Amino acid sequence: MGTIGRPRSQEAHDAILKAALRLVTKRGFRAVGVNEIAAAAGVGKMTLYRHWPNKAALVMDSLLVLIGSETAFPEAGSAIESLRQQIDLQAAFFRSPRGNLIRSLVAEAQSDLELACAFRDRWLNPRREGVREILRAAIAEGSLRRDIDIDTAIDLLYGSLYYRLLLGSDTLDEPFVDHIYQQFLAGHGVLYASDEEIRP
Amino acid sequence: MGTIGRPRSQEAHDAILKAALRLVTKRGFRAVGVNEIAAAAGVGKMTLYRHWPNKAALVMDSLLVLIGSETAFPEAGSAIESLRQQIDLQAAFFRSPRGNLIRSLVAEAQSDLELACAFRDRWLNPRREGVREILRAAIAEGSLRRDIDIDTAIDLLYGSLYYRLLLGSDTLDEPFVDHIYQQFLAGHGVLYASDEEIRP
DNA sequence: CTCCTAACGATACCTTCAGTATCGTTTCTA
DNA sequence: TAGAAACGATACTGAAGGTATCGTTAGGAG
Repeated sequence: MGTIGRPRSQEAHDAILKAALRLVTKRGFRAVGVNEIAAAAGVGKMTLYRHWPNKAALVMDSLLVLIGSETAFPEAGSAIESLRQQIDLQAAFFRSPRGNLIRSLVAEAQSDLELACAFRDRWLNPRREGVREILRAAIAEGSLRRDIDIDTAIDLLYGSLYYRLLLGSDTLDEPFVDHIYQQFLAGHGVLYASDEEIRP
Repeated sequence: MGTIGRPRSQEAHDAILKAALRLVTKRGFRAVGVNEIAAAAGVGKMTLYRHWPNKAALVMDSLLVLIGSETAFPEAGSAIESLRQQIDLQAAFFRSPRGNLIRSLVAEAQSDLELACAFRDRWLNPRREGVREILRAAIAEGSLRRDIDIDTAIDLLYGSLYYRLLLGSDTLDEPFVDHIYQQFLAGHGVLYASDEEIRP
């Protein structure tokens, strides 16, 4: 007893995702209407709403499906070097047009609890978990102090990146990334900080 | 040659500001309608639009006029101690119901260029200027390195606070604030860091 | 091969909400 | 005291997210 009736069109599904990603990335979540997305995908509006419950879920999905792998974690000689490259990657990602998509979703999530949960569970936390592993490896290889609070450390690392993405007039350029990294090492690296006074 | 016609009602002006602040703080920018604000203020909707060009400008004004002074800079024995207290104050402000107002405005600013400029020019930058002065004083008193980039340092300090306000599942509690402060001192304080390697 | 069912595109519609237009009334100033 | 502008009230406009419904189409089950 398989499925009954006409199967859903994968072509329509993909076309909607691609149109949503392209339009929202270029012009922002609020500036793009669902009619426009459906039209750009060459699809009826009802088809869109058969595949996703609302606009926010669609755009969230377009982020995950189409560019979820763009922030893959680099392999480097050492864990601490992987961390450095990961920060660079994240900054480059925010500088790219994809940054507008993240800005849009974070903004929308402030008044959409469901989207907020989805963004945290499906985007933020998986990437934080990747960073956690890098940090654990960096601790294991002796590059970082053993007593750091990993989640708080991640907040420090990525907080300033998101701050500049959402509120900054300045750019997320290389000197800034370098400053973040050096500052992080100063506080958490074994070569820079003493073993007391960070966590009294 | 003074003004002609009936003067504007200061009572109406204040009542609208207070109603907007109260409602948006409690339920968020998007969840509160202009009609509701006007009704709560005991005022016609047109009066509201005679005093402000749009909803965003009104709410931005309510932030500045009614709670613009709540983040006043503390006086402490030393500049570095003032800095510490200022971070505490900012975190407490974000934890309070006022935090919802900031979240709403930052979110709305992502799709409203005019609001984004107003928020930067009238809220963010004045407060950053206050922090700049504290940092300069801390440098002068010998608590911080002389070669730090003050604006980048501010981004690091406040970035993680805004990150937890907008995206965090965790709270902006005292241990987190302490961590931020200690981490900042580790990177920028003269007692913690050596004089090279931060800015190669 | 044929039928049944659900998806399809199209389109009209509903609801909500920010912002506008208008009206008779009120309040201050010249 | 007369005029000009703000006032409260209310009807309206336009845009946008989401729904309802139409006839049509594709494909699996029998």
